[in-house]
Amino acid sequence: MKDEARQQIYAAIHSVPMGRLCSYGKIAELAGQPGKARYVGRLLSQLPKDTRLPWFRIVNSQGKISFPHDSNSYQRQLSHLIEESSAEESGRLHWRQCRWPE
DNA sequence: ACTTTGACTTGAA
DNA sequence: TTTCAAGCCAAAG
Repeated sequence: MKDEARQQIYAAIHSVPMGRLCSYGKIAELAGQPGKARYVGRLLSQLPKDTRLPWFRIVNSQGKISFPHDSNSYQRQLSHLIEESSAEESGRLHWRQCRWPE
């Protein structure tokens, strides 16, 4: 049961198109686990370094990266998004234009 | 076994 | 606009 929920979450993340963004809460919802945004975040924090999952397309409900601005993780995610044109050079995310679904 | 801690969200103040 | 409390719940201490 718990494994199934996890798989659903992974599937939901895989479904986020390149160049678009989605929130933790929305992923949880798409995975059939409404209200479990934190669970999504926990799973992402446990992903292996070589994962194929587009974890960098997941941001918080405010369209911001959920990492301290001074952390490596923040920079790592931002550069991934910039490569996909999901962000501006200023580091500001195009949440409105990239949010997904619609 | 109990408390704290998060890659979170939402609504009310 | 920012702040707060409550809901969430597995993992870490």
